[in-house]
Amino acid sequence: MPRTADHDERRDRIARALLRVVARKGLADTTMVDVAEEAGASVGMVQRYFRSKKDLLRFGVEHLYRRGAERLEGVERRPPFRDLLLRLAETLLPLDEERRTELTVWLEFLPATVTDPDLAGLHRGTTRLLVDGFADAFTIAGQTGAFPTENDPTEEAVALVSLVDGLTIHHLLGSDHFGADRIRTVLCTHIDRLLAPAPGTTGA
Amino acid sequence: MPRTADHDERRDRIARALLRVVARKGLADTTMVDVAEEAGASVGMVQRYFRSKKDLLRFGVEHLYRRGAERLEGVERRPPFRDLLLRLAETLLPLDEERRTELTVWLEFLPATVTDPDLAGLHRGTTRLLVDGFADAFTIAGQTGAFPTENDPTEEAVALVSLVDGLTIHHLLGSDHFGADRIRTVLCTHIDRLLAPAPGTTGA
DNA sequence: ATAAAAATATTACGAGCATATTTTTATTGC
DNA sequence: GCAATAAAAATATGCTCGTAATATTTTTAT
Repeated sequence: MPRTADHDERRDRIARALLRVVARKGLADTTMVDVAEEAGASVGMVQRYFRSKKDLLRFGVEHLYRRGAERLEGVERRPPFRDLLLRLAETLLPLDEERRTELTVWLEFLPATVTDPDLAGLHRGTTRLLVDGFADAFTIAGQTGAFPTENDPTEEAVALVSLVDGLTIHHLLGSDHFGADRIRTVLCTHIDRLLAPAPGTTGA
Repeated sequence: MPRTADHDERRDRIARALLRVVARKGLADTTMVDVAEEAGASVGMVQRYFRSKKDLLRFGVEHLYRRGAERLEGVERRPPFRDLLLRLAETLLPLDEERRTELTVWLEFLPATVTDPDLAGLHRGTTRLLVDGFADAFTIAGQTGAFPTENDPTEEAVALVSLVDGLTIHHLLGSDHFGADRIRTVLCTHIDRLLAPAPGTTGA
């Protein structure tokens, strides 16, 4: 009988190698040979696990989103709501080397997401989950008074996600004014403002 | 003397053709032949005006940022400040076909901006101008009471630009919850909130 | 021990592309 | 009208990369 290998482990190893190469060289300059070398494997082996380059890329993106979801799930669900919200949102920012790498790769894949229907679906699904997740959290927080009822949960979720992603992109591109401290402060201010009751409203 | 051609006009024609092709097929699938065909020219002619593909791409990006700047300059400078700010910010959103095309191309170029130093410089310079422009506007508005003095002008500018770009990207990627109406509303809410004095502050 | 089958490695091919080179065409001064 | 020369088009070249085809190694059941 034939020999056996841990397929899932191999696929993951290759996917992680892909992400490292893309983070280093950019998606446009990433070749199958690069990925194979980075994974310490041959091109043939990469081909064995991924029928085509497109397959490999799709799996890589899935891996990426999975990692993001894991990180979000790992956040402590401890009140007060304001701090919890801040922890969740900060999780999405490139504030350490690992997230920086992953989000750089995410940025590399964004344009492909416009063209490729599979990637588009993946992106939309993930974004939807994220926005709905925040919106649900806002709705629940509204019942305990931690979120002003005059605000629309979905709108606020859209705003928060957009702000975070905008900050992320500019930070990654190295724009002036978008240093790590600054983007944290901006996020903080935004959250405090959206949780504060509107001026003309009584706090009770 | 030999025959002569309007070089600037030609360069612009080619650049515009490039942007149309990139918007349609994506940067990764855009070839010199594509651009030449779109411009109604031969590859040789494109080569005459742009020594290499990289040159062409850089010029295209410059063209892009120039168009954005022109649009901003074309905005009516009429008070009240809140409406002016809204008009300026909306100018950056992909709310019609032309801006949609241009911003799609901008998105296509974002990853290249990470790698290519020239493009990075261009991006940083433009972003800096934009953020400083908004910050200056906030500072001036602060003197007339239209902008709460307890807010930091630069921070607010960073937040506004990030929010706009985040909304733009998600809208272009066709995410649910990021329709045209929604992103306008979200922008509106953000502006109203940042211009409103903080709860614990007297309006005077 | 060995045969069979699976996993992995190597090599080869061909498409597509940017760019260099050559050829043709058009225009202007004399 | 005829060189002279710039502009544009056509063609040629060489390289990179994805993929397919082939070869080699490794494992295990008999």
